Amino acid sequence: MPETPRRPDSRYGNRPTMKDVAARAGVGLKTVSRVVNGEPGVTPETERRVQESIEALGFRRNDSARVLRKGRTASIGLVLEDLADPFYGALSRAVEEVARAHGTLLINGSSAEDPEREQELALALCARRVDGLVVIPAGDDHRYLEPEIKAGVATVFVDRPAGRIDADCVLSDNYGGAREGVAHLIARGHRRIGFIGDMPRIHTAAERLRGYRTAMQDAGIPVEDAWMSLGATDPQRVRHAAEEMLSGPEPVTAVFSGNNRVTVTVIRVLAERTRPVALVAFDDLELADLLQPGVTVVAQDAAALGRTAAERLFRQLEGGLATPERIELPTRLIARGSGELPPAD
Amino acid sequence: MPETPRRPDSRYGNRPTMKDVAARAGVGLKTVSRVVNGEPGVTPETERRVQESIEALGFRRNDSARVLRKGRTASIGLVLEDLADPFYGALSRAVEEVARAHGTLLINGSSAEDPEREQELALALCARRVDGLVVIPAGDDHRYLEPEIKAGVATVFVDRPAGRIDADCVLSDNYGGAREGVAHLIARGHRRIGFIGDMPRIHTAAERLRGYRTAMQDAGIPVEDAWMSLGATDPQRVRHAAEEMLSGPEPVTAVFSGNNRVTVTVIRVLAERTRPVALVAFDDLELADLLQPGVTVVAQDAAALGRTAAERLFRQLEGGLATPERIELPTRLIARGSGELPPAD
DNA sequence: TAGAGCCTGGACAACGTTGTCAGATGCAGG
DNA sequence: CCTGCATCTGACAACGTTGTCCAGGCTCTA
Repeated sequence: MPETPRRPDSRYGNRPTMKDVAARAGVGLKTVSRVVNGEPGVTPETERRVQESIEALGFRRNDSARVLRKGRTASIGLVLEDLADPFYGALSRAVEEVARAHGTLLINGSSAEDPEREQELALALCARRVDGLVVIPAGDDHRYLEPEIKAGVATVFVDRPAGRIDADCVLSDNYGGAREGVAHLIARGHRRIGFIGDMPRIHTAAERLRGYRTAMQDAGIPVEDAWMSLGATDPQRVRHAAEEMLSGPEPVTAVFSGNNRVTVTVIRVLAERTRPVALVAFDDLELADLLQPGVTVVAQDAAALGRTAAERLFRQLEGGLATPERIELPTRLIARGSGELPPAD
Repeated sequence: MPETPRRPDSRYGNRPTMKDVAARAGVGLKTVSRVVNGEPGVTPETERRVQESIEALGFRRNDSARVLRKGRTASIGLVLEDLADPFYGALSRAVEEVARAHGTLLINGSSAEDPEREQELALALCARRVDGLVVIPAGDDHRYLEPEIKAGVATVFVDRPAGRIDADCVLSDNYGGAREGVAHLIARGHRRIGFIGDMPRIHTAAERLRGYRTAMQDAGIPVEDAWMSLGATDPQRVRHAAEEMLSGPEPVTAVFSGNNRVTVTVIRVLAERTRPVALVAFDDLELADLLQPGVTVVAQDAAALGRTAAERLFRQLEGGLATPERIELPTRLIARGSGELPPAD
């Protein structure tokens, strides 16, 4: 009994393969591969025929197969919190540029600040065999990445450190920046200074809070609980917190805002008040200099964070790195007016 | 003479494969595949053994091989201009959410407004066999995508239409929005109205300019060349253009700004002047309502653009679409003060 | 206890590419 | 004309996965 011919499985809308190109050009499969990859050892005449055949068929090399064979994908992954946030947008773009310079594609995904989604994304990227991974952690336990790292996936954490594993990370000096910003307010004579930040389980938020506390302590000012708000950064909660600490018999005369999302809400609340309240904000904002008064900020350099992390990643891939390191980038205080207002008791 | 054993080619840092997992669990290869993919037909006991083996070895399925076999990558590509621009960040995020709902990964790349780079990126994504492509065009000739589309890559253009090919596209009503914005100024009594926009080779810029011209014409106001600036959107050029049209014996009393990059510079220039000048800007800005005066804008909905495009893409993939369509989303005029200033001659 | 039918598990080919290696061809020198 | 060498070319296996198909063991019924 003759073999029944197998029906081919579904293919990518029936795209031509090297085999098809070879058949049309009347050459061997490997010769096409050589032409496509610019390898030497092909007569100009043969090459011409192959090129013509490629054009005619609209052939495009299937990188999945290539990857399978070669073991390198020439792609890296970036897990961040939310691409719609300009801070992460700038960071992502910086990583992309470094990747591009290394002939590498960047795949990024948003975790939406959800640890589970972070893990899901990171592992999906590993399953696609990205060569490396830049992670802006949402969760605080990254042991799930251990097998991947051991298997050779270069990994760098940015903005927040890795949890429970030893890995490269690139951070801003959150503690130092916040401390400097609060000290700036104290130097202008403020004593009752509010702090509105994100949930302290987030490393950056915790560090900034620590900077606030230290600055206050350095100045010998006991901090009252009513001055601090630590929680989600949705407008409603922030608004409520701000209004709370601005009212009562002993309201704060200045506010330190823990991140850009908090800041936009705080600015709105302050704009509704008549009594001037000083403000220093962590993270810079577009147009911050054009508000009345201009917003004094502790700026971090998102692009530098991304660039540094990506460069470190490629150094890992080139095999030139010994032990994980923690790199901290400085922040910069930019005085624009809001942070220089005197206390108005 | 005995066969010399082949040395294995380089592999991904020697990751375990299904074969390894099968060997350790004492089962067949296909059984592991079944467990990994949750296919039926495996005894609980066998499944347990396999799971244990997977854990122990730190196995992760190789999606490249899977893709090769299955023909679908469960990923789509997004070619945009610059992720660091909040407008595109929001758009990208919206596309990502739709993709995620379809179990699909999003790969995005920045063209930096360079047509060649756009093409390079789009084709690189096709080589990775993305199932679909969302493109925010930088160039104006997309015939290079024809073979891909014919081969089954679903394609949707956003923000700007495709050039020289027939394809789905999702746009904002740039013409109508600009026209409405300029008419808004005319209704407040302005006649000398400046327009500062991007290079007219960019579709959105051309359409907005057309809206400006139409609104002026509708009001019977002849437009003078000195009122229009069409070119790159770097701060220096924009600043120069703005200062130019604000000085001289017959300066403009209002400015229509063609996009968000232009707007930030125009605001700066206006803030330096004492004579109030009205402003309506295309694209919304964070904090635009907190400036003095608040900035009146013609807002487009980046998220809606992205969402609509992505949904259309998946409809294409499900095969439910007949002919390419051009979808236009409305813009929204938001009056905040700057656009309601009367002319100050 | 035999036969039918179901369930589980495994052997094998195929996806499209690249690395290896050996065969074919051409040319110069003896 | 043959040999040796360099240059081109193609056959073949392998990458890790999944689809197909069949074998073997089990239960159930007559």
